Amino acid sequence: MAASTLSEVARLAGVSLATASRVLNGSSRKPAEDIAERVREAADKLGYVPNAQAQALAKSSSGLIGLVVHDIADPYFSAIARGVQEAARQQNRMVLLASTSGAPSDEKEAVAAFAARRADSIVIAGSRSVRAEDKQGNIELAAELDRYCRNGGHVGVVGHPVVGASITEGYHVVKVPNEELAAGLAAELAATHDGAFLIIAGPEGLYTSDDRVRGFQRGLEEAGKPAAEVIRTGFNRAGGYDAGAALAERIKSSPERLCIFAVNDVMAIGVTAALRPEGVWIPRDATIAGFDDIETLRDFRPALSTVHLPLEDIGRLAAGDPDTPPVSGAVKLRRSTEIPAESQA
Amino acid sequence: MAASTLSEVARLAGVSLATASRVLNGSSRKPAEDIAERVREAADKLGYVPNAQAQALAKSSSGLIGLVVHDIADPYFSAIARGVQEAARQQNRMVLLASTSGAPSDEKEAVAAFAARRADSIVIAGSRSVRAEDKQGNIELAAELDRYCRNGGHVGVVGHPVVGASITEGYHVVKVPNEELAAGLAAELAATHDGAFLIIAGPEGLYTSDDRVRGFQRGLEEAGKPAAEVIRTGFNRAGGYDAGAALAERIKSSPERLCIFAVNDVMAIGVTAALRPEGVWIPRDATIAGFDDIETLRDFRPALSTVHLPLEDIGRLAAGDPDTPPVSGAVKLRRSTEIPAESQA
DNA sequence: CAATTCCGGGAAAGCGCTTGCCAACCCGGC
DNA sequence: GCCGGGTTGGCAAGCGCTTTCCCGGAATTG
Repeated sequence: MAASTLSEVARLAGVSLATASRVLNGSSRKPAEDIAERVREAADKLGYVPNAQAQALAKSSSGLIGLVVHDIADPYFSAIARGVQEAARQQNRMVLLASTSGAPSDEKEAVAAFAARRADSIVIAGSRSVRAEDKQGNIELAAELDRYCRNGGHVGVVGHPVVGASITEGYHVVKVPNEELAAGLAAELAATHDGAFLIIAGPEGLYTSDDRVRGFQRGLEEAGKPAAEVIRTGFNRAGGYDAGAALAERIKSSPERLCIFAVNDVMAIGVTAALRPEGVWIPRDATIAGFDDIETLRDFRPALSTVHLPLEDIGRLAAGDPDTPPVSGAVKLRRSTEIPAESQA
Repeated sequence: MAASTLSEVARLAGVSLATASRVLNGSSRKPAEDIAERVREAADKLGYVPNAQAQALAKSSSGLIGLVVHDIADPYFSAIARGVQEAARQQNRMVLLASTSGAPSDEKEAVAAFAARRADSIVIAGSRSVRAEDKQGNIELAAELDRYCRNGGHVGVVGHPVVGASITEGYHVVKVPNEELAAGLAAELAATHDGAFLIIAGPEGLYTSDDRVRGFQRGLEEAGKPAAEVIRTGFNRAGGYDAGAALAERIKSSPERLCIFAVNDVMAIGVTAALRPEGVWIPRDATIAGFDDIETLRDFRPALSTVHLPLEDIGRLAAGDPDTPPVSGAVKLRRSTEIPAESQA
């Protein structure tokens, strides 16, 4: 990667390095127009491309924003990524991407790499966890982030603060009202559903999952319903699928319709997918709701009830866009929780 | 972003800058173990994080790989992105992301930005176009890429070469046998479908779309079928939706079942989605096939016939992973093109 | 034991750019 | 005609790191 340099441009234009720099790379001091023109011509002729690394080094600001996601191909994360990307574009920055499959120790690596690249800010999406196996990783991640912040970095986290992080300076959490929204969902579902409720959750210790479970239970309680049974499984489609497969028999043999709440949409999709080949139909044999309102749902049948989250805005907020409104979700009841007419009577 | 520097570490450890560098940032010369240990301790105590920018500047190699996609939230692109990301991880690099919504002039901006950051290589995903309105943008993009390559950069393009690019050095095209695969799909569909065929394509001039149309027509011809009518629309879900909406009446009033080939999966999904509220059922009233086999299809009903493409591998290949096998697709016939039994007789 | 390698640490020259500071110059006003 | 003030270019000192080259001492050899 050897390209022509500023000093070559300066020489060709017959000016000093300083002048060339001032002309080409925005400075408060604007050289005279005739000189500027000469410099621009020279740059053009040489095909000069400024070396952003060198600029970053000299100005100590890289114009980079780091994004940590569990899996970029997951619609939840790619929606957030889109938001971050847009915010970055507006701020004239570039996005550095890291997929970590969710392990805090990998996230720590990613943060360290971003810090090494002197990213101006770092966005961490993906649920925080207090699970025992993540303990060590969390400590390291928190330490890495603290160091990064102490050195002047900004970090935006989606949902919950990183476990153990102690710095507040430069640390920004995009709050997602998971609990309230889940409670709201429970309330609306409780209004029409008479039977039992079942929650399919992620592993205990995952904040996002736990918050939604808690909220849903609270909503049920407030509606005067008994608490729902909770099944724990993976926080992704595969987890939902497994849970669904395990549930099919039970649903078929029970006379009462079950209302299932999967703590996120991909899990709800997994559940539904596992139920289908078993002959369990939604909403005929059971009703189901998810959470997130990922774009994929638009074309999923039966239309899935869920809680809408403005994922792109969340990304934008986490990336520090000031013009984005705060996060507000909304319950969306759709076909998957509509009790069929014949049995309502 | 001021962190502690290598020279601080060196001073604390009581060694020279050179030695510290050799200890901490992999060099061929390994200092003695006791000294190394001292340096490592000092680095640890100071929380030293090497400045990758400075390293890049000194070694002139940034460890960055730039990825240009139309839309990171599109499942096609996010699958490729995942592949690129994995390859990058293996090569110990980081991914720089740019979403451009498909305009060559934006892509040019992105490439320039990557070049400025001295990315070691650039991956461009997303169909190339020869449409008139993209002419100027294409020229500029090609010029930018040529310059980048001439300066020693590597570029990997998915599908077709960038229009007008003249450099071959460092220029790497991941070939996708769109035409052959589309022909294969046509052959398989022609074997069971008796009625007319219809192609829902992207705008004329989009290589990927054009290749698939050509291949499909050839397949039909080889099977002794008349050529299919071609409808042009947007190369995304919305385009498919529009086409589907426009088609509904016609399908309902025609006695003969139509076989629709949408040139990519999201378009096929769009078509299906538009048809559904009109009461047109797939495959009862018409059959439909897509192309790409995006992950979303797994949960789309009716199961969509398509052509499987190893999208992650494509990403990996474009990112220069040598261990990835060459691209080979496969026709996947599923429910959406199964002629219902009662009418087969 | 002297002559010759070998080895590992350090000094210093960059990598390409920004920017504080200085000197030169122009202008108008007295 | 001289001086103050305002511009405008250029010089040079970094930004944090790698790497070449040099040099002293230890190890090797005849």
